Amino acid sequence: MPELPEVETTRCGIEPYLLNQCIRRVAVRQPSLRWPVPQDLDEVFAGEKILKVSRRAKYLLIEGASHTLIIHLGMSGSLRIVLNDSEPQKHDHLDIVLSNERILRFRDPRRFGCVLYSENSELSTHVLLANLGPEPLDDTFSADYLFKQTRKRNVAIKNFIMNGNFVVGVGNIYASEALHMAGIMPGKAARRISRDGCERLIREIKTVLTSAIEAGGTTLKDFTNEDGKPGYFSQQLQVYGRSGEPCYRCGDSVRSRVLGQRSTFYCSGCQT
DNA sequence: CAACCGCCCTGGGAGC
DNA sequence: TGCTCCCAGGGCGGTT
Repeated sequence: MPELPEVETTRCGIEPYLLNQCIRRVAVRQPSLRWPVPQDLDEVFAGEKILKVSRRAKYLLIEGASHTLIIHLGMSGSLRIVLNDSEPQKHDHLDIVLSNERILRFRDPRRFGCVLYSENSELSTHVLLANLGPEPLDDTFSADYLFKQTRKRNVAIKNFIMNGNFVVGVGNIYASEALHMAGIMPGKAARRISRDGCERLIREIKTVLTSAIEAGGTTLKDFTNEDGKPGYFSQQLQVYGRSGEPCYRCGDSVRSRVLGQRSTFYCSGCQT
């Protein structure tokens, strides 16, 4: 499932094929995604030149002169660059046909993703983007910020760091991983995290995301593979999905519980 | 306002 | 082997 590192890696992978290309047309085969694909997508984007490929949270932003495409990969989405005569497969829902004989192809079996757009002038106030918290790798996402924001919050710290209003891009996998590395129990009330705990958690969130992005840069380099899987890199996961197996650090059995309707993994030997 | 829960969807693994 | 069942996930929107 694409988390922030995969989205960032995707952005880097597709950017060279998109920049300064014109969009010839947009072909929608399956408009029923997380939200309906706008019917006028082709009308709006045909002829638009791509000036920038950026990311905000887990949204990919493909920016033209007047409009910006907003793409979210959901949990099973992927983007790849294919030659313009390649046949779409079952879950290839949308094509952005480029002027360089290539297609940016959106695939998403579970259709939790979305493809929307905004006028450039309204992008920052778009309903999906307006209320997002800081990027996790920004300096504004600091121990100071986390400490202040959590003081009156009774919610479990894991749920807190997964709440996009406070910080974006920390998904279920990396939330468990970062909390394990920081030695903090996922169910601990956010307000109970010490100043020192905030320091550690901030550091580990940044570390786990950064190293995953770096890993993605080396293992997820082929975005022009037509039939292969998107090839999301396998993580060196410490606790996620390892229920019952020994903790690499202390040897205790990794445990799991449901928190905020999400499976959560932790080690009670090294997390308090 | 904070917290919580339902919902959208389908591939794939588990269980029978 | 083949069927059915149920889980996984992000994030919005409604309810408590």
